Amino acid sequence: MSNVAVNNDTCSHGFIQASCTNCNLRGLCLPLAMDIRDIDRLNDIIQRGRPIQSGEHLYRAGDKFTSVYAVRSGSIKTYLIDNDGIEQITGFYLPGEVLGFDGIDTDNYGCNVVALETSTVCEIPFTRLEELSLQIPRLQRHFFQLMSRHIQSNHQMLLTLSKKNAEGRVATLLLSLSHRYSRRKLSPNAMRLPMSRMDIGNFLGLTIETVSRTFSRLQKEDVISVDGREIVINNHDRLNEICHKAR
Amino acid sequence: MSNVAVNNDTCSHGFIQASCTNCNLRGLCLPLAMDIRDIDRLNDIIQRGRPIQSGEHLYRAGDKFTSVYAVRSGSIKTYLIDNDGIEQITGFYLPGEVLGFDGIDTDNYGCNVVALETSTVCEIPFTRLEELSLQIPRLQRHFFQLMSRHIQSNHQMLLTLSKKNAEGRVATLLLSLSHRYSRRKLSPNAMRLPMSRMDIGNFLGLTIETVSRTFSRLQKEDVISVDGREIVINNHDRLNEICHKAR
DNA sequence: CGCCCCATTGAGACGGCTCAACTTGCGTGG
DNA sequence: CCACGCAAGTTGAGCCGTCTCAATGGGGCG
Repeated sequence: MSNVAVNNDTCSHGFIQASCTNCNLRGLCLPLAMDIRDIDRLNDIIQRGRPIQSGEHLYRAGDKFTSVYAVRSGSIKTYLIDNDGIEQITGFYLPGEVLGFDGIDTDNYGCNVVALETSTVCEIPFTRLEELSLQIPRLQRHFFQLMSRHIQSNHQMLLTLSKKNAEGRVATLLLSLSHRYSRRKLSPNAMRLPMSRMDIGNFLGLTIETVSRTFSRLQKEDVISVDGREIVINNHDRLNEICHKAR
Repeated sequence: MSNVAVNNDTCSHGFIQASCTNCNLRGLCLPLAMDIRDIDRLNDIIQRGRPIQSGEHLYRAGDKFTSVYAVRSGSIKTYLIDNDGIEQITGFYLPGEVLGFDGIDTDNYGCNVVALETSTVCEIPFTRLEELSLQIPRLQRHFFQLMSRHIQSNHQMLLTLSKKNAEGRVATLLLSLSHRYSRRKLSPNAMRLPMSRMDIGNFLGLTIETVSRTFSRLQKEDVISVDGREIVINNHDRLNEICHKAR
C-alpha cells in the first residue's frame, strides 16, 4: 500500500490524499465508468510523495522512465532543452492532468518537469499500470485515450504556433486555461496565472515584451483585466474571436 | 482473414502485401521482439485495401474512429481545419509509420488524412487491436510506445515552430525526412520530396515564397541541391548546424 | 500549342524582436 | 525603518525577418 498519512481528511487542501475513491479530481484523471473495485486496485499501485516546491524538478529529460504522474495540486511545466541549450516549454499541467507519457518510447523521460508553485502529484508506476491495464480493459482504453488527447492538444498547439499572431496565441492560452479551470468547477473568468511572462513567452514562441504588450492591448480593449498574474476575462466571446484569427 | 489477393509476391511494389511476416517494413511498425505466432494473430486482423490515389482522403476529421493505419507505400499527410478554415498540416507519414491515434480519445478522428501520391495502407481495426493488446503484453507496450513517439515528435515540432527561423525549420524537416529514409535503408542524402512547397510552408508555418527562398539560399551555400522536388543533401553537418540554431 | 499549376524571384510593408530605460514588489541587511 | 539589490514586468524606439503582392519562368497535360 502507498505511503499515505494517517489522516485522510485533508483532501481538499491537497497535501494528503489517501484514496482515488474520494478524490474530487477523479473525474479528470480516471475513467468515468470505472468499477469501484478496479479503482481500488489502481489506487493500490499509486504512490503519493511529499510536495514539490516551486522550481524543484520532478524529473529531468534522460532520467530512467518509471512512472507517469497525475497532478494533485499546484501546477507544473514540462520543457525540452535542445542541443544548443534552447529551451521550449511543451506544456503546463494543472490538477487532474497526467504527464510523463513521452518517456514510454525510449524508456527515458523526454522532458524536464518542474513545479511552478508548491505542488503534489500521484505517481503511477508504469510497469504496474501496464500489468493492471491487461486485466482491466477499461483502464487500457483510458490510457490510450489520455495519450490520444495529448496528441490532439499538441496538434492544436502546432496550429497556434504556426498560424496565429501574438494576440491569437495569448488568447488561445487564456482560453485553454479558462476551460481547464472551469472543468474543475472553478471560475472560467477569473484566474491567477501559475506561470511567469517568461514562461508564457517561451511556450508561445514570443518574447516577454510581446506578451506584456499583448496583455496591455487586450486590457485597453476591455477584453481582459490584468493585474500581474491575476487575470479577469471580461469578454469571453471577443477573446474567442481573437483566438480564431490568423496572423 | 483479410482481403488479400492471390499473388503474394508483388510485395516490393507495395500493392499487395499478404502478410506482416514477410513485410520489409515490419521492423518499423511492429515490435522487434514479437513472437511469430503473435504476428500472425495481428496479421489476421489487419485489412489491406485498394490503393489511395493522390489527393484522395483516407478519412476526415469528425469521421467515426474505427482503425489506425500503417502506411505501406507512398506517403500521406494529416491536417486540421480550424473553425475559421485555417488549415494546419500536422504530419507527413512515410511507409512503416502509423497514424490515426488522435481519434482514440473522442472516438472521432481529429485530423483529415489525404494521400500525397498513390499510396497503400494497412488498416488495423482498433477494437480488435485493443482486444489483442490485452492478450499480448508486448503489443500493448508497442502501441503505448508508438503513441509516446508521436508525442515526442510533436514536442520537437513545437520547438521548431516556436524557436527556429525559416532556415532552421526547413533544415529540420529535411533532416527528419533524411533520417526516416535512411531507417528504411534508402539513401539519406538524395530524396524526392513527396509534398509540395505549399505543404512544406503550411507545415512549417511559412509562406511558399519563404520556403522557396530558403531552398535557394541553402543551394547557393552548397548545403543542398534542389531540382524541384528532388533534393540532394551535400553537407549533412552544415545542415545539422543550421537546424540547431535559433531564430 | 496553350492553359494551368507550381515554383521562383523581386520590392515594399509590417509584426514581432532587440536593446534600453523605467517601474514595481519583495526580501535582505544595515 | 529605510536603503538597497534583485527579479519581474511594462513601455518606447528602431531594426530585421518574414509576409504580401506582383511578375515571370517552367513543366505536365488536354
